Amino acid sequence: MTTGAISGDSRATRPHSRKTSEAINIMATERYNAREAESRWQRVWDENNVFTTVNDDPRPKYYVLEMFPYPSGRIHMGHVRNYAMGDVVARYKRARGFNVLHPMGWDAFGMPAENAAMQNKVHPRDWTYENIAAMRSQLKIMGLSLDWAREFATCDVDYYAQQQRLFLDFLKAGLAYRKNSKVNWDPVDMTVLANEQVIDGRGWRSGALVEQRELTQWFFKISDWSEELLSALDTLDRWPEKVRLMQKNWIGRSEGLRVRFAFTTPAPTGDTALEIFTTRPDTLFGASFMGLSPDHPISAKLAENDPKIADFIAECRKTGTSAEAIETAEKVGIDTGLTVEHPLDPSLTLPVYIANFILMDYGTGAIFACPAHDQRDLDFARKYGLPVKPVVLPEGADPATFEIGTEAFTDEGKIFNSGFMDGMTIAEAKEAAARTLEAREIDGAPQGARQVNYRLRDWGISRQRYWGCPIPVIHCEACGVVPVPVEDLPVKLPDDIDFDKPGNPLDRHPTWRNVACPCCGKDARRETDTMDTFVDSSWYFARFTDSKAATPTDKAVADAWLPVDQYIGGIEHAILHLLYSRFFARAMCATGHLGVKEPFKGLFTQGMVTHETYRKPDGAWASPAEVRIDGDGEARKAVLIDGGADVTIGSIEKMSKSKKNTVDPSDIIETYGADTARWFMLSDSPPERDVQWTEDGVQGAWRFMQRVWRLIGDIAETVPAGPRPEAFGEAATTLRRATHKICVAVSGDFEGLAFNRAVARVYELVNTLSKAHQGGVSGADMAFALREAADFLVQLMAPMAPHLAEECWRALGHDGILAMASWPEVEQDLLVENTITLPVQVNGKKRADLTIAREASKEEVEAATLELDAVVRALAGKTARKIIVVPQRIVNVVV
RNA sequence: GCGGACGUGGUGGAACCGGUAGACACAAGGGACUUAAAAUCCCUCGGCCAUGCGCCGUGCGGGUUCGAGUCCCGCCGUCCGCACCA
Repeated sequence: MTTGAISGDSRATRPHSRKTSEAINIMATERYNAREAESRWQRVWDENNVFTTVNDDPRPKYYVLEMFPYPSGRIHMGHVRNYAMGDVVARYKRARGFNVLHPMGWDAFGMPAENAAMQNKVHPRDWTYENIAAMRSQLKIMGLSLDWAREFATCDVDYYAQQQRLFLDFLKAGLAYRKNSKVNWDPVDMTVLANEQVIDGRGWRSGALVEQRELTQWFFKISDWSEELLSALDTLDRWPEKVRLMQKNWIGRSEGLRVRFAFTTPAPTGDTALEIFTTRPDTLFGASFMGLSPDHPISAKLAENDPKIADFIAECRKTGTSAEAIETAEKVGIDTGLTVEHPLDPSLTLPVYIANFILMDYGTGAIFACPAHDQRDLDFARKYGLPVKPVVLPEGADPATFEIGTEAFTDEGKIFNSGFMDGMTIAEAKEAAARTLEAREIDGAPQGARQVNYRLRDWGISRQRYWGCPIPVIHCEACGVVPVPVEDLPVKLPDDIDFDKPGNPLDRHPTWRNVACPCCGKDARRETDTMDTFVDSSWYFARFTDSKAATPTDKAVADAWLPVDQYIGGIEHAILHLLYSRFFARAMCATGHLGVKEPFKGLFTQGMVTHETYRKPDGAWASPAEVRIDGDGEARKAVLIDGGADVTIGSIEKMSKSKKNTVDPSDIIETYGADTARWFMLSDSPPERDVQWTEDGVQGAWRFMQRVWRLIGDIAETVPAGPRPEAFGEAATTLRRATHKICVAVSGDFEGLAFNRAVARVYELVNTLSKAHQGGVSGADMAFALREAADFLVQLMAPMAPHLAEECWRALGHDGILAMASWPEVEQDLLVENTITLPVQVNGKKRADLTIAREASKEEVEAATLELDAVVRALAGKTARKIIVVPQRIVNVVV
């Protein structure tokens, strides 16, 4: 889950604006000292083990998890936002009586550690654990309600040892296997590159031309669950529709037909028929030629004796794999001289081409081409002068004159020019073609067979790198691939490695790879590939349920906790991480480690944190910490604090190191406190959308913290605490109604993760409460109502601003720890009022308000409506044609 | 190219099932307090006509409905995902 690693390097440069430094001065003289209070409460929580979760607690469970971070060394604002959200859920659910599991760990394997090793001569392990220590302390000052006792890093031997066990079980179950696969190979760094590390055909680091190489690699058989992973998406109703759709497209199910075309010339491989896959058997009569992938076995065989074909195939391999290259690549091919017979019209013979646009790893690597109804085939046919015969007629077109120009016709229509299928719809023709070909045989096998194809391919997990989980197998010349016996686990990474030379340090280690074969005892060698880091993050959520278990999971414990009730993280993991985790849960079920197939019941993807960008006169990026903003509106401009040079204010972008538009959470927390940072990250913007970090916004949040502190202090001082009075006057009841209603609203907002709305409701409560308090305390009933509102306010804020809330809770005279208190109880009676105010419309335009008894009948409402001055005026003597009364909502008078 | 989401004041955004558009906040303007500034408190804040019983207004154009930001059709724009998947 290694993305967005931003390690702010502006630690020492403060303050970030003039306004901020003034704020510090004020804070020192005001009463609420966030820094002091926050560390004090964090200590109290710690000493009382408030957030330590016990597995056999009898209360109902709630598992809330945020995607664990890559230990880049510094937390960034994205983390603050992500973890603030998760913490609200955790604290809210805890108050609601759940046994909450809220753990944290580290996605600690991966390339940056190796890069650091190469650049700075530090050991990847030391670099990683130092980063973890730094980030842990940063997270701790955020005051997150985490159970740190369950913490682990994926690079802990204890964790990856269990992962190796899982691998061995997968291997035994046939879920892990080896096959040849093409990789992007960087010949200078001697390493395999991911697609996104190949830029314009060159390695991102070395700049060397990337080669396609065939390597034997390890795969997980995710394709076993293609259908299951697809259909189970329907059960994930607490996932964003968008993510489900992205996964659906990624799995890419398509229904079609395998059809065998008999060769009329001898094939070099000895095959009697060419097998293709098609989703459009209805267009078979429009077939014009056959296409083979350059990687098709027949292509390869032909190339052995035909240099032209060999050249063509080599040329195809050179074209890049980037999206750009594919889009602009022209469709080219070469005639093989082979021909096949049309399966439905024996009089027709079709030429076989090798074409650059046909993929070997989809379907059979061969197609029949119907240029009239497929754009790619049409482009190819026009280039090579091949026939274009339309067989689907658009509605209303004349079969005699209908022709295809430069655009293939791919919409609905009626089949024609197609013998027995003429007049059918596309669906009918597909069915007819399938039936006919299923019934025919070539060489004792059916000529056609229905088949479901998936785009999803098996998951290649081999990485030729050091800093990852070693794949626990041994290669023996006599015995082949031998799994490491479980009792020999873990296969530990060697510590004595060097990064002076390119390539995988494991591969050139003098002794590590030498081992005796567990079967025959002869000299053998270890597998030197390590696992993709996505493997590490595919089951960490299960490990958290018992992070010390001697097996990958304690199945009973894992089954009791899983699925994760609420998972929160970035949309960038919508496909791979989440799909791999879903696969892993199923694979772990199949191997007896788990009984829960879907790991994440609720998923929430939060938006990014953005910031303005700044450019210095020389075009270089400037960080917010280096810039001072002067003026407002049109006159708003930025200058460099150091030297006063003008700075260009640029667009608002995702915070990133490269554009230097980052704000370091530690700086913010040091200046304003964790509560302010958390509060700001939760307010205003809906959590799924991007939020813009602004100085004004933080200061608004900070002022609000102060305002609450003052208000609570005033109330604690001036409003006497007392027992609940027998009766409440009107003013007290009004305040209480508002208080309890807001409590209901905020609870609902938390349930729906609508933190921005919860914040707005809290503002409302503060406004209401301070107005009521300014009105003076007129009696015991009002005193009670004010105290009650103050208590509610503090409790409603607590999940978002927990330290301030504890401090206020104490100020209000409560002894216990608020983080352990239960959620305020709503009095249902206060939620319903005796009179309601209905908006009154005349012809759909609002003209008046009608205040009337809640139980008033439709007739009473109608009568009262017609008596309203505004309605009488609007009617101007006419009679109402119709009165629509929507109970409890609105009245509309139609004239 | 295919698929999807979104479009509301100066700004971030509210508006639950079709029922008072602009909650709440930020920015701005005015006032109080102050020697002064900051902080704090109060007021104004979609547009227009000018003072009311007003008109217009949720990207644009149509439609359904007593009633549309919300539903339907067609455009325009922005963002995201996939991308030669036969």
